[in-house]
Amino acid sequence: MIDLRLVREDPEKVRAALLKRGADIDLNMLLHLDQQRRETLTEVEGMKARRNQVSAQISGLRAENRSTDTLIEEMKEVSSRIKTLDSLVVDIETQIAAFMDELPNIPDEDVPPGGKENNEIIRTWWHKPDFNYQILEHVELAEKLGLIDYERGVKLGGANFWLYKGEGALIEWGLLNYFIDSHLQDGYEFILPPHILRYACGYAAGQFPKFADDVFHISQKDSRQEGQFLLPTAETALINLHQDEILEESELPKKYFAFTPCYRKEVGSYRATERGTMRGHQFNKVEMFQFTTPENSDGAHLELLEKAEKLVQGLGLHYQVTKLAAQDMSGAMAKTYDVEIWIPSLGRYTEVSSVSNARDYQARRGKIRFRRSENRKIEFVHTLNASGLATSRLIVGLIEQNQQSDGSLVIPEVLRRWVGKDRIYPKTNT
RNA sequence: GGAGGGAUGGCCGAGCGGCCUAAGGCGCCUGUCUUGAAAACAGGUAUGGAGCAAUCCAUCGUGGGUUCGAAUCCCACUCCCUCCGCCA
Repeated sequence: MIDLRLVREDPEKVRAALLKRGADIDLNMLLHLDQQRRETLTEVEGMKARRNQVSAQISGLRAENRSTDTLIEEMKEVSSRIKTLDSLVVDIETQIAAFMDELPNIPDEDVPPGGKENNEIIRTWWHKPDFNYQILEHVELAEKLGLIDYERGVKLGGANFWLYKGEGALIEWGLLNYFIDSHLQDGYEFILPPHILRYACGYAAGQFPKFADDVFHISQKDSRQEGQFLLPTAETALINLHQDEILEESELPKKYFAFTPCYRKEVGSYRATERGTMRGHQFNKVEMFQFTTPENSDGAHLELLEKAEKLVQGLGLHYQVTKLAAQDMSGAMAKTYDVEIWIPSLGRYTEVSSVSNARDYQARRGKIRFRRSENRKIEFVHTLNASGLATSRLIVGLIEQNQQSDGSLVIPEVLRRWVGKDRIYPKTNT
């Protein structure tokens, strides 16, 4: 949620910022509603003040046994008028909320306008692996090495599911542990949250109402607003840790990370370009999260990016960092960097971490505030999140970049203590 | 799944339909006293909104209702606790 005051004070600036996201939004209706709301409030509050006053008067007159009939008659009318105006205010506020709920965040100044094609490559780490033999792509490799069983995954869960087995499961488990160790070392607090969340969690994260259809709802209740759903990312849980709380400035920044599977509907077909574990209904991810003061969120953003990169570097994989253009970012975010690893078989990079600063957009929706030590004033916190990391795409890059000419796979140094070996050879039977 | 109890400010806890503008306590902040601290005493300590401001309005789990007037009465819902049953 952006600040309504910002719209009120400088609608052109807001409109221009949202234009970067490709949405030309007419704010006049909103401004009109806002105006109307304040006018109505002024009127109805005056009447309420009068009513409160007269109520006290009536009790005084009663005590003296004097007549209150005319006052009561007057108040009957005032009360009924208040009722009408109150419901008018509710109606206006519902309309304002519906509008504001849909407005995406304002992109930062330095975020390029437009879509994907305007994403900026910030830097590239290491170089593309040089294969002087015919390489295999990840689906075939994973099957030959006996790491992932796509067919049996589908047998269990249906389309767009897979399962890790044997050494594949060990690699997966090793990756998660490698991430967890790294975050613990950096002083982040480990959270294992519920995987089933309430509607309000999705709202605060900025995923609802717009993307309510993209998650798995588990409740039988008709009203989506009371139902529960499977989390699409641990971010949805972590943002709500401090929902409706007022933190002390001295507690900030709060640094968390969580491990959860992520459950997503992923409606639409991507199969042609995204085979194997590139996109599924369930994948594992470790998520980092920070609550900071506004002045410290840029620093935190860079810290998170650095942490995500460090993880990929530790695995020795070639990657690039891009700054997303406005239209390519999630609606809740003001600025996002993607860490993208090189997928040799596709000849392109794919996202393994999205590192985002939501500024106060999510905090407003979740009412997450803090109190300044200096003057006790209350402000919204800034929230930031970053994958650290998602395994399902990382593993694609990992097995493709580390494949050898004999069809074997070299296990990155940092994973060997979990996998128990430094190299995996193709299985004769799968 | 069954039965019962509860939800009030940062926390505990009182609260006859009308000085509730929410008692009292704890905690916290400030001041007096003190070399300093403790103690004692005095004062202050919620959130959101409207307004240039004075000030006003709203909020006692949530939503509705009764009433001139609701923390208080009525209805529905949500959440929490206790006990019983069932079960990983």
